[in-house]
Amino acid sequence: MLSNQSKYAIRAVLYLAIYASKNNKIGSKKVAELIDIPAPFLAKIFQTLSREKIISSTKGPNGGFYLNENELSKNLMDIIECIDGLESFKSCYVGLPRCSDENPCAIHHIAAPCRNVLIKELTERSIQNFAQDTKEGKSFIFLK
Amino acid sequence: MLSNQSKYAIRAVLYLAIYASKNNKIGSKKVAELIDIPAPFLAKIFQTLSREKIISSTKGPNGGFYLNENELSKNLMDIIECIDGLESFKSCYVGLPRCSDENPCAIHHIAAPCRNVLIKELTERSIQNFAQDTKEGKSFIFLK
DNA sequence: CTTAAAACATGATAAATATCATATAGAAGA
DNA sequence: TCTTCTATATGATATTTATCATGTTTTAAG
Repeated sequence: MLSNQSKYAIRAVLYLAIYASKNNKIGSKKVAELIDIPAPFLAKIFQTLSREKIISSTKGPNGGFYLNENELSKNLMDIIECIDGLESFKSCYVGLPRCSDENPCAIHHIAAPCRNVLIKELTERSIQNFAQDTKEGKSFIFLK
Repeated sequence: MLSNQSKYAIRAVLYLAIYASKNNKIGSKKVAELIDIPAPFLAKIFQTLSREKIISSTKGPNGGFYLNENELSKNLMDIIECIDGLESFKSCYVGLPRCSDENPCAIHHIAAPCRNVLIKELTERSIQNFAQDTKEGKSFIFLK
């Protein structure tokens, strides 16, 4: 459902949301190391997110990535949409083209409600909100 | 979450459950054509399922695939497990290794319940059960 | 017993995804 | 202004997944 890119993106952005700020920018290499994902891959992901204004960046010494107030108020679906697009997230579980409430696949009435809950939560809660949970130790974006 | 193989497998097996029987075996090419998926790919998938006794097969003239009584009583998770293995289905949504109730990723408490519902339904209801829905026009495994 | 129709097994190719490497551009500090 | 640091852009490689092709085996029918 989610590509590795999106998965990495979510964890990395949450990391920024927690630890980075305008006066404490963090480089992609450091984030990659800390959450244990391939560094050059994350660099590319950050570039995509930066282009779409999901995260902020500045070049040069003490440069790096962070989230401004506006970006902190965005949500995780924005990240997914930016990286994978919505289509892949919403596409049918068993690959039926044009699967919908009217033309449901065999597991549509089971899977669709699940996904709708997921989409709702990922859309309504802000990045900051998720980051807060992690800050409070309620969830993790890396282990150890 | 599900590979194309599993997606195709589910739809193809449901097709067999509905239209094939011991005295009306259907070849993989025909099934592939009818549900509109690549024929050689389905042939391989059927071989895997056959090896694991999820479906039955006989060679030779009038040979083909079908499901016996026992196989009809299996469930869709058996198919997924046979093709993808359970791991990929149960693995963390954001790629956190060893994500669990104790070490939850940032969206674990949202995603896990959804997935559990899905697993429950896919495990408790039989293939025959799902096939019945399709037979009654409540769901589809191919369009038009 | 022969033939043909299918599954079965194996491996080759292609496409998509993930990963890595290099060169360029821009910003901050000396 | 110059140097250095870090993002940016682009392209190359590798890995995985999906797709295709070939030959072999089994079974039923004639």
